[in-house]
Amino acid sequence: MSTAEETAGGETSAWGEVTPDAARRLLIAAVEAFAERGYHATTTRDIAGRAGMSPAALYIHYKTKEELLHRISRIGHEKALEILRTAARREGTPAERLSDAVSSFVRWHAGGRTTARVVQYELDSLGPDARDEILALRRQCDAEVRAIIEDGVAAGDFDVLDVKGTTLAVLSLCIDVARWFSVDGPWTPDEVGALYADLVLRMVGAQ
Amino acid sequence: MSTAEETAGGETSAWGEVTPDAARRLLIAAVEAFAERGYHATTTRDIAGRAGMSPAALYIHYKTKEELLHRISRIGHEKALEILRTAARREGTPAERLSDAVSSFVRWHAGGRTTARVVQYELDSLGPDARDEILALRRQCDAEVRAIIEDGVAAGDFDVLDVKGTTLAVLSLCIDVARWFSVDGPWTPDEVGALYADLVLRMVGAQ
DNA sequence: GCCGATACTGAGCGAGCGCTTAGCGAGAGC
DNA sequence: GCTCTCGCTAAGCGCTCGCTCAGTATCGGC
Repeated sequence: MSTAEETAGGETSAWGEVTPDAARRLLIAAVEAFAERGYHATTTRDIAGRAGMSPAALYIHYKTKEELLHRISRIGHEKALEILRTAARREGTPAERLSDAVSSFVRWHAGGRTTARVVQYELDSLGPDARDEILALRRQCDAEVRAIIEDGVAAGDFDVLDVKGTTLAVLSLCIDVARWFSVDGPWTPDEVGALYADLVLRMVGAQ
Repeated sequence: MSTAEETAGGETSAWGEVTPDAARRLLIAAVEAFAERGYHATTTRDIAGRAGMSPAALYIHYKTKEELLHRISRIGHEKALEILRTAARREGTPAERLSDAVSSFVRWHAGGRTTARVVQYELDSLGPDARDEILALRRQCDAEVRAIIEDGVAAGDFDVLDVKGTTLAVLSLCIDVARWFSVDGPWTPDEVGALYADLVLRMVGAQ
């Protein structure tokens, strides 16, 4: 893990698409602050302070505090969708693809817990338009997982009573990792990913 | 469902232990507001307004806004623990007891989603002392579920790789229901409870 | 060496926050 | 019928919030 990629949470997240440098530092500071205290309990003074700048500097790069959350949410959801899409569309049996999807999705939520917490739990703090945009990305995440499960059922590999409900439960299980995972806990992100992949294969009756 | 037990969320929760009547009305108003907007985004004026009182009335019955959250959290966690304890200590096979625990715990999170959201997601807004008290109740919830799973493993009914991790995953799955469940969605709390009980029995290898 | 553009700071505005206080009105006790 | 108690309100205090704006340091172009 390179120093440039580390945040205070100790996680890898390049945020390479955010430029210039000052805008990226502010965004990373916002992710950390939102994850620790929540959007509404975080002040713009705190964000600017963490980035080593004055409160007014924030408004050079972002129109409002909400724009910061919106940018974080969109980039985070796009990354989450990319992870699921990559696993869903690779070669392999439905069980292999589902296992891959769950373990990599869980690794992202555990390893990038700071970002994931903001992405998954601060959605309600966005205004209606930004919220709708993010919800569309969520539906795409759901569709990717459901497609794998439907493939497994069609192939006779999975035994599922309720495809829609099981899809939701699988995603729900993965997402909640961001709530409870701690680097001080007994597991590494890889270990949780492997455990959860096993549990999910059991849930769909693949074992 | 009696009118007296309904909140704006349409859920049953008596809050009968909270007296006098004005204190209970304020507490129910706070639950609704915290669930909708989060603790930090909720104002004391909003809580008092929902209860049909002036802002100052809140301070007759509660010392601070945080005391309201603390009371809600403690009562909610005690109720959650009672549900798990009842299921864990009834007669029956480990599979029956686990199924009972999950379905009733999930029904509580779905049906009482307004309360459950506050109880499960606003913990970080409490001060250190109140937080520690609530965390102790959470560990008791974890212990009840782990005991059932350990019983099942000892009896040879369950096939579990990691008891601690599986316990966490089961609770995590149930708790996240409070995040996504909506009364406008396609399922009733009973249906989600039944689906989740089935999924959890698969997770522990009981089917 | 001067100019304009750019990135930033110091100071502070209006608003809304959690919470306090003085006082009001209704009912119980006698 | 007077008084005391108690639940509540109207008004507002001190503070911090998101955000603004005039001014400054720095740097490339010429």
